[in-house]
Amino acid sequence: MNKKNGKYLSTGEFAKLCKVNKQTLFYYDQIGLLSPILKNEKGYRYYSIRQIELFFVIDLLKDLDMSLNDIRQYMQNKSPESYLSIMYQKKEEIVKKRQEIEMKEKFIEAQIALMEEASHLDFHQVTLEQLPEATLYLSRNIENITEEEFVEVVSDFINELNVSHLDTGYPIGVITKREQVLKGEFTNYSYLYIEQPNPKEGHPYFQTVKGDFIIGYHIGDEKTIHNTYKRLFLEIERLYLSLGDYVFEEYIYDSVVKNHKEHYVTKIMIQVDQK
Amino acid sequence: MNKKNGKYLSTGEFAKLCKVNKQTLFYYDQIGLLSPILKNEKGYRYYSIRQIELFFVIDLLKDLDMSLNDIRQYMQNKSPESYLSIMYQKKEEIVKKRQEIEMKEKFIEAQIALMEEASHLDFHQVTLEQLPEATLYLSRNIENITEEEFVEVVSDFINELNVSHLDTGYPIGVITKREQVLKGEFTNYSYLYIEQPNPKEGHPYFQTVKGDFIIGYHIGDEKTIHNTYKRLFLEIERLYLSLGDYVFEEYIYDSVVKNHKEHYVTKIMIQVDQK
DNA sequence: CTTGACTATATAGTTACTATATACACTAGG
DNA sequence: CCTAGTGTATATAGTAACTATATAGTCAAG
Repeated sequence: MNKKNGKYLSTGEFAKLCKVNKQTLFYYDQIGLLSPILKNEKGYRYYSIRQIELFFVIDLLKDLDMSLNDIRQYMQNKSPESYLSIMYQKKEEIVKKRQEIEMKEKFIEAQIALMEEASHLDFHQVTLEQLPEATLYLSRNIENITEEEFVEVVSDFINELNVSHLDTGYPIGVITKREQVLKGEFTNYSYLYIEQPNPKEGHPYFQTVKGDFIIGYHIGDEKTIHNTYKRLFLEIERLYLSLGDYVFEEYIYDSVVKNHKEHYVTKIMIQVDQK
Repeated sequence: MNKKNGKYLSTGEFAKLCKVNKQTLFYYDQIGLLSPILKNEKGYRYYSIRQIELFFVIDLLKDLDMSLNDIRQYMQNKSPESYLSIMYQKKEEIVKKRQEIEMKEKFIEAQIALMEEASHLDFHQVTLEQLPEATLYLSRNIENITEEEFVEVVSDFINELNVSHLDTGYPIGVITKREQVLKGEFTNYSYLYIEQPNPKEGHPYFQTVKGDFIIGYHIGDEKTIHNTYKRLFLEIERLYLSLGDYVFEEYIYDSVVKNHKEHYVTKIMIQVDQK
């Protein structure tokens, strides 16, 4: 290895042990964060095997978003007390981090499930289905609202999803009432909603629904959605059904997976009653 | 808000909704990652509320270590298929990430417990205690080893802790055999060990111990540890006990919390038998 | 018609690396 | 002993993803 018997590790060896780039250790030495315990007359660095523990702690704190500068501050003035207080603080932070990761994991799982499901759908098929109960988180009412107000409601809704961790990865949908649909005002929505597969206690504004639905898909911009509604109404007539209280719309494919509006796909679920 | 009726959000408004710096949105526009759907003649940016979904996905992917460049690649050529395949890949990655976070959380908890315990100790007290069974992960034997070999064993040990996720936050200790202790070779250790409070299946090299121990603390460099051993031997004699098979040493305070070797604290646990 | 809050661009600075260029050191084989 | 190959060092420049600063134009409210 080197002539200074095997007690010490060269920068390369120590880097391998720490699983980092050698340059990173040069850098840490340079900024005075972690220096080898000895440098020989040729300038060669030698690390003690014990320094790995310090590196571990540095790496941990760095991972938990502590800047190298702050870590150095601590390292220059260590104490069991300050270490303990840092650990308490980082414990809080890591709990939050874990929860966020868990949320994101759920989000990804939901996205996968939705996309897999979508890939097996025939968007030209119109079906009659009985949908089970579901818990929805609703926005404020948005009937006959100005676009200014609409933006504000959506903003508030999205903020609420964030702060209350309600963004489950399920699409944000819209509810239109029978009343508007009859008037042909297909985009005069009443509420935004997002499904909550595992509803939490202590949240108001939830509402369950259940019943028979005519389900079809609209391909393209929402501006032409009336055509699809017409098709669905024909099907309702053909089956001797009547329009129910609510219509639900959800994007299946939107700007997240398609480049052009003409390729967006909206799922339309029209509640129906037996005549 | 602005004359282009309320349908759009200014950069500042959109930034607030996204919970990022306004500059970040300029930057995203500049690199062609996320551009407002319209810019007026004065150069003012206007975002659609729907763009928040795209921002969410960008933010998620970024959090999961995808570079902005790669995200842009995807955004310029979206498809349900590639989105799905990214999600599958990110799902794998996030599971790993969660597991690592969980490990780190356990590590921090262990460090807090150890530091809290240490803060209540009187390092000048020598006690006789019965220690419960414990599962230890041991290194290779390190008796009469050269320093070169020692470094290699420790490196291997640490690598094994990493790859097998055995670093519980408990200190790495050393075991010395009665034989060496009797010869006064207090630093001729036989094994390194780390306690495993929740031992995993499928790992060899584990060993449980249980019994009576004389426990004392050495303050300072290990070079002077023989003085503390002397004190402990006196206590063993005073209590009419005899030296058992093993001695365990663990750092209580080391380079992680103390700046100088003279302030390091080593816990010494000498196994004893009734005479 | 001015004030204050917003918008824009351009440019420089930041953090924590990471890569590159150049030169010196050490080890093993012929 | 020389040489090739691998290691080490320093110095410098480049990178990603912001972040801050300076300067200037815009706009609505009083």
